[in-house]
Amino acid sequence: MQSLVCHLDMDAFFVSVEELFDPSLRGKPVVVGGKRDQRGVVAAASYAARKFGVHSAMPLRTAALLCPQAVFVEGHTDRYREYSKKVYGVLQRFSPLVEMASIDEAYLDLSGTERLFGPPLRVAHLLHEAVRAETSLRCSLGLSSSRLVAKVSSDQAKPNGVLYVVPGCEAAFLAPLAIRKIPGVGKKTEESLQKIGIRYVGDLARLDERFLADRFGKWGLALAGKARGQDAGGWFDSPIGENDDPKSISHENTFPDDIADRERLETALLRLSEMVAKRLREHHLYSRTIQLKLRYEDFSTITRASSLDHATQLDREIAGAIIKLFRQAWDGKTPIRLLGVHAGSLRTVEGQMSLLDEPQTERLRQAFRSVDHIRGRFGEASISLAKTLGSGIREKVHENPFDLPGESAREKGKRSE
DNA sequence: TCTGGGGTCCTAGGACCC
DNA sequence: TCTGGGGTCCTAGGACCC
Repeated sequence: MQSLVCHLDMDAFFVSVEELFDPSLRGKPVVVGGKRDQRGVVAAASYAARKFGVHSAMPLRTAALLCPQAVFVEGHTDRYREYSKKVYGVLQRFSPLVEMASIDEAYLDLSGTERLFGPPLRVAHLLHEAVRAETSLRCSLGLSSSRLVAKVSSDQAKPNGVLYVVPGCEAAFLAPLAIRKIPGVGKKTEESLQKIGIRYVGDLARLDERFLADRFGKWGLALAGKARGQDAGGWFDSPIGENDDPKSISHENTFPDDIADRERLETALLRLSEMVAKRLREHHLYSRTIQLKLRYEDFSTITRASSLDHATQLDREIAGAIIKLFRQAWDGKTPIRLLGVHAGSLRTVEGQMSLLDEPQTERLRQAFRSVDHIRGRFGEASISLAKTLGSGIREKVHENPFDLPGESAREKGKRSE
């Protein structure tokens, strides 16, 4: 069956939601992200503001210089989340395989829905209309055989458009586009590609794969696939609709002014630790690696991590690790611009073994790997050798417990055979 | 122009283990 | 019997996305 992927991207999402709540903003240059003289960047700009050169990720103060008449709003994250959920609700009626890739974009697997909704362009228009009717918001849709091409085509369809790239035409569709249009190609990759004369996706597609692999490693190989419209490697390769748990949870804060006061800094770290712990508990997750982030007045940034002997979701333990890292990392003088607390190596309540077992599970795995290794080297005739080693492992169970809790003696015996 | 906050994935070296 | 090669974890940093 021909696969059909749809990528939906809301048009000027934050700005459009703001306009729903305050219609007087319509048509005006609007900047969402903060006050005009604040430290911070533009989260979203209305089309009227974009005409002045304002775009997202631009410092707010720059935006204010380019477009002094713009209305600056701080934004309402709760409202954006609410509307994001509404959109998700609409999409679920079109396919069970929906994945929100961020607050304002989603992927749908529409493969095999033709009998239900008709040909690709018809589904797309039904979807587009349903989103508009139920949220009063506009979006753009891209459809294609791969996630990558669907995403690029929704971008080409903006604003308020629909674009279907017919199977077989993926590479031809991408060829005339600037390499920067490929998701994952940012400033740095663009620069290094331009150095070797690559400007358009077509240039990239013509290059030899081995050349790209040599020059850019694993990323180069993925790049070669992308240039041809394939979901080659990395995130794009995973199936749509696998709603997995977050891999990390973090909070950070840039101060209005740089701070060199230890007490104020440590208070801020305690607050951030509490926020992280709260979110861990909400997700029923435990973290084993706690990371501190420091950004100095000159914008240079360091991170310092520490792995605990067990996973936690407690404020006290996270804060303890963070304060320790902070006291080791900070000289007590250099003013600090930003502090961050990051929790990684997450695991679920259910998946978590009792605290002390995890590393030993890994050791057990290693022990059996080495048995397999010896077998591989000396052949199955070495079974007696393996047996000797196996009993050795069982002996070690007592001094340096290799065994798993709750594992029956029978299973243990079976494992060491 | 003076650079947010929340994420993901990748790389690379050293430690450790078998 | 000796030696080595390889896997995984940890940490730090960086590119990228919205």
